Amino acid sequence: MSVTGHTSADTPADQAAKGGKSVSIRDVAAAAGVSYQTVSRVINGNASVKEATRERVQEAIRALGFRPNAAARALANRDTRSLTVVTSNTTLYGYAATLQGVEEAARAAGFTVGISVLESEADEHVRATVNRAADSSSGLVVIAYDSAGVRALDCVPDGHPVSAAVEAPAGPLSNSLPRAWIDDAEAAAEATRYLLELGHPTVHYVALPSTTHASRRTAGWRAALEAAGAPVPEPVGAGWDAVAGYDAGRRLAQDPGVTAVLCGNDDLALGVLRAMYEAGRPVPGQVSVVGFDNAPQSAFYTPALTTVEMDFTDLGRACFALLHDVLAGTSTAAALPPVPRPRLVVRESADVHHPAPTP
Amino acid sequence: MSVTGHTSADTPADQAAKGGKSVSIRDVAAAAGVSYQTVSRVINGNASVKEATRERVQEAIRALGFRPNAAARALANRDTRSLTVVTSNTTLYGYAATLQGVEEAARAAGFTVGISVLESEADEHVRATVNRAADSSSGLVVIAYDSAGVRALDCVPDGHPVSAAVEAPAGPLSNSLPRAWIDDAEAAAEATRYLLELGHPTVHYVALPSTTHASRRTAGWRAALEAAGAPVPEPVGAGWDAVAGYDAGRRLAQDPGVTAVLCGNDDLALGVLRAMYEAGRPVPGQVSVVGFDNAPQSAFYTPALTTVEMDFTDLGRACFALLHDVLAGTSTAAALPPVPRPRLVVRESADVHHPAPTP
DNA sequence: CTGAAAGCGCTTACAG
DNA sequence: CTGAAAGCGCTTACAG
Repeated sequence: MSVTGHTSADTPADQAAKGGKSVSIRDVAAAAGVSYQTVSRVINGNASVKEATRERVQEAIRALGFRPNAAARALANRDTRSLTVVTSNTTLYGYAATLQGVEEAARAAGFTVGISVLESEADEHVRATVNRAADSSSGLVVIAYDSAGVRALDCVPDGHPVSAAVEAPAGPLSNSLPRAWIDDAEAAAEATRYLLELGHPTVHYVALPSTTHASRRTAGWRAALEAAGAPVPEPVGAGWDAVAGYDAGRRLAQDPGVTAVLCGNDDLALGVLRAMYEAGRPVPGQVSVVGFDNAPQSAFYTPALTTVEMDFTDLGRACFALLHDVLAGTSTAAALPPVPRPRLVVRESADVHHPAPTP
Repeated sequence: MSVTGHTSADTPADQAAKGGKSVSIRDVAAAAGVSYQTVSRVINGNASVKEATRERVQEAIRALGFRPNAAARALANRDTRSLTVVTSNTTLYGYAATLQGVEEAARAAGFTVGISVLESEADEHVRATVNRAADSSSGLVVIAYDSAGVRALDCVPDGHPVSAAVEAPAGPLSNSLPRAWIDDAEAAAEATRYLLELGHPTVHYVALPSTTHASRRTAGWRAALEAAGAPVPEPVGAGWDAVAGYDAGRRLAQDPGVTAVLCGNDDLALGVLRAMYEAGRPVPGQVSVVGFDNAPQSAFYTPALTTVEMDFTDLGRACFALLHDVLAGTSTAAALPPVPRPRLVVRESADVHHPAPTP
């Protein structure tokens, strides 16, 4: 990695010298021969300004390179039209995609978006982070897929505008803030049934750390198993990434009874795929694996991953919509965008069960 | 996906009623029996405040739940201690990791970080996006790995504090803004030599879209080939993701002469892996593949990907340091953090060349 | 259609 | 160690 300084022609000193106190509304007014209030009007697209003077002002703005000061504006308006998303991760697919959805919707609505990451779930850290985030923007969107996020939600100053992306609607959320989630219980059940119909005696489950004691996804998996009269193995708890999936996969690989495994996300599934490969248990020949999320890489794994597609980007957009409503005071849960159901994407990693696996 | 509104107890109306005009410095002053200037002093940790009154004020702050108004502060201070990173993507590994590095360093320094994504490289859109970003924070960090980013860099208002993460130091950047990059020329050469030493007659190259006519990475690859007297095939231009790698891989798979391919990033390599698999050209049996980046999943692919590790997070940190320097007026390119060189991580996807491939 | 006033919530010198 | 003044750059009523 290499680095380069900037040329001496651009030092802050020069900058200060160049712009002086930087051009303000009054400078523009002077240049255009009007009062500064009029300048404010044209900036804000106020209708009642004569066309001729509007043009003169606009010309002065261009000539002087005037740019409105956001802080002053925010102060006078009592509003910054900004939000910050609080999240414990920006790198995992589900988080990144949610963030992207929030950003996209926010930008479209003229909102500025900040990001504030939770580095640990230590109470003090979470509280400080949330407070700083709350202070620097008009609203918060917290991604509460994990316990740091859930804790952040609990720290939001009372009455501060906020919405959240959560794992499931129920659970330890003491208050009922506006929140959105993907209803994945049915999808988990569908994936489980799919595996069962392939002839597998049961389906093992590699779980994401859950923020609730009863994740809907886990519930869907369990329900499908019970409905089919299949045994319900203990879910194996894992983390979020391929390393965690790999560890879980190694344990599972030792049990000849596991022939089908459903994973909490695609990274976990990738780790399981690798562990099975190393253990000499070919997928899908001997064991079937199904993921969750449908991350962009999943289609290119070998075997290509059968997985449940989750539209996190849309979830992010919904979170923005929710926040926007509370900001506007029009919090109508009724008038919300359609809710895309997750769907099973069948590829190569799951196949019919062979009762007597070829050695 | 499901959504829920907030309880009626939390409407903005209630909020307004509750806080009134929200508690200000004057309310605290009144409660503590001091002037509001004194409150300002304790907020800012000004030393010259008697311990007793400091405590009284702090108590009042706590009791009233006072939170300083960031906009007012920014206005009075002429500084927001904030930055926004301008990027065309938050989802690709290199971008996400860079963003993470910027965020981490910024947060540690008490900066607020915004994010502003470039949705297209259309001039007008880029300019508007950059302007809004510039207006809403005291500095910009632009991730200029692609042409949208490079264009954004060109749009930064003259004299506005900015730093950039770039592909390579030279190129179409007309001005010389502070920027950081990963010096990958030598790493590309090393990876190429590695493949050559494995006995491959030459190394094909699946390139990222480059922002410069002479990417350092491409140059390193070419130099290694030339130094070894190996033929230099035309690089195959691709995009950024696995889909693009897959397309490139399909083309390459048809040419029996390609036995080794170096890819611009790991997603590209994944696509190539898949294309080779589908074409019946086993990796690394018949063709060797090496990636770039060392994304967290690479170690779990089958075959595990041999790749060049790039520390984007550190790059992001360096970008923040650079911006911080220009903001502070102490732009000393000399006093910069150590520059971690990328290194080759050998795994399974590259192996010795078998002159007569087993059918 | 356009000015003059007051104020958004804070900070920075300046007195005392 | 602590007040009183002035001002940061804008917007919002209020006159005219």
